[in-house]
Amino acid sequence: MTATPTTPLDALGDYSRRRIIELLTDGPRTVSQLQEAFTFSQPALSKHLRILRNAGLVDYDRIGRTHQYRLRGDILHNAASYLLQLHAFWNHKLDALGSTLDAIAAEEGDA
Amino acid sequence: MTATPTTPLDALGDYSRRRIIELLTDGPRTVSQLQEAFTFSQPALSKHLRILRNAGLVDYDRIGRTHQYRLRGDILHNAASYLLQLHAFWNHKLDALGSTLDAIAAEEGDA
DNA sequence: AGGAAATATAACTGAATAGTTATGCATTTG
DNA sequence: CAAATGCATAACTATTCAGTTATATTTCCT
Repeated sequence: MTATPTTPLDALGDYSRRRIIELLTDGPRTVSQLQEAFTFSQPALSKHLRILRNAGLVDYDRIGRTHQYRLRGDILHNAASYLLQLHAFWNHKLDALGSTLDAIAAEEGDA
Repeated sequence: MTATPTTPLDALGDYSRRRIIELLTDGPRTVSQLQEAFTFSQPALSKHLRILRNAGLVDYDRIGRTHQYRLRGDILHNAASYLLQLHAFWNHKLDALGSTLDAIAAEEGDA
């Protein structure tokens, strides 16, 4: 229980899965269509797709006997936003550091 | 050999390493300081730091006998940008799809 | 100089995981 | 309806990897 769920960034920590996501940015694709881009087996692809599904990054529509996968843009955006926030926060602290150093320099100039 | 090098997103695919990055957004920290936030051993932390270094996400300055780690904001930003680009590209294709559907609807309206 | 502190590396272990082949299950088609 | 197609799951294997303990290295302190 409470096994930490697969997060988008966990899922994106694999090159093959990032490639799948890249392919899906070009629009929905069936499993067979995705398969053409890879050398590994179809079950291997299905496993990657399941992981991406569990992370919320993709979803699919059944169309006849095919499964057409599509990107969940909101979830991808969330992952990007998380990293951007980290960067922004870091940047902000850098600014603060700069101000502090400036203040120190000013004080030293005073003295 | 050409063993695929560790990319930032590979390195970020681990919760503990994301936590390390989060801590470093607050400013540089020595290994001992980082250690306080974790329950695992010091060598485990050193291994995570090495992976983050190999990915280019962090670097450190030797200060006496301590190593003060700091975030490499540009690399973190690169990772974020990659995901943002994926999202943007997907979004663009969605727009195109929307236009196509609009065009089809317009044609059907004509007929 | 000798001991303690801070960190890295080495060697090992267990668990997670990416791959495999075999099989099951719908759905379409002849 | 029988065969074939598209995909998922099961069961297994090999490798990766995150953790461990033990040790080495450098620097600081007395």
